[in-house]
Amino acid sequence: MLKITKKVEYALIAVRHLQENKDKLVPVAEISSSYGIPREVLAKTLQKLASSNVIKSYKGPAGGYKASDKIEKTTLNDFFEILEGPTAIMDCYFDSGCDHLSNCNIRTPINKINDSIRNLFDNLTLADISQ
Amino acid sequence: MLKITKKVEYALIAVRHLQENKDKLVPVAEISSSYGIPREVLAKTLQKLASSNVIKSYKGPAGGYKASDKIEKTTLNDFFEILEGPTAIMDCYFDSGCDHLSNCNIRTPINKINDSIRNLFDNLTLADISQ
DNA sequence: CTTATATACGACAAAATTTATCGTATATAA
DNA sequence: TTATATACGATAAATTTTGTCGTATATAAG
Repeated sequence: MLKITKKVEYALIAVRHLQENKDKLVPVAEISSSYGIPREVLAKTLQKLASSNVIKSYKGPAGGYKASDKIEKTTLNDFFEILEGPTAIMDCYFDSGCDHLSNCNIRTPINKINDSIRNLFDNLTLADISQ
Repeated sequence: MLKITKKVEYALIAVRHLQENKDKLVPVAEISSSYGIPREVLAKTLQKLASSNVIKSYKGPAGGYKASDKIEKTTLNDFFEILEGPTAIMDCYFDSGCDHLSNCNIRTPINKINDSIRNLFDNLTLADISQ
């Protein structure tokens, strides 16, 4: 439990690789082959980061991705939510429906834990964790 | 991602129920029927908590579980690890093996994120999240 | 000393989620 | 016009989580 997904792992790898290669456009194939990541999975992951402007994409021959200016200031919360949707230790934190109907005795604990984690991730940027 | 498991959810429910019923021994069946939790799943979960002395068990007719003195001071980290093993956003944080062989560029980020989460959970007790 | 009730625990099955693959479309530099 | 790169939806494979089943052990009560 509380594991990050491969998608997030791959995204972190890609982000670091782009940060280390700011001088050029990096195609997906370069990253996927360098780190042994399935090409299509990585491609979709980078597409999400691109549509959120964490990275920038360029099509065509000699195209690829590069880090955007925004990347350093992106919080872990934003990063995770771009890739995976809302960060919540249980679905009921966001979804309206509660599985336990009227008999839920853990609303307070769940909210406390979740708020703590969100607070943590709101105050950590991609730059913070790279140093 | 970063979801807690049903096991942990059920354990939180059970702990709260035991805390609200400190005057008696509570059998698994009472909790499983009250909250609609599969009996066997809950039973195994409570067995783990009992063998770690977070709760106490009593066999036989009129037996059941009750909260131990230890319960209030138990940290979320301990609680989660009793139920799920080491808290780590990636297996490589604890396991020796790294999937990326020599080509891992996210060791620092992974460790930073993991340390932050562990620090958070080491400083939150079951009592803290109940209020 | 027998019976009913409760925890203890391992093996396995079902369900859900995550991960990977495949096919097709679109953009663009050469 | 062609080769190379991103964009994106559908579906299959793999893994993990969740739930079930069977059996053993302890013990209070009659």
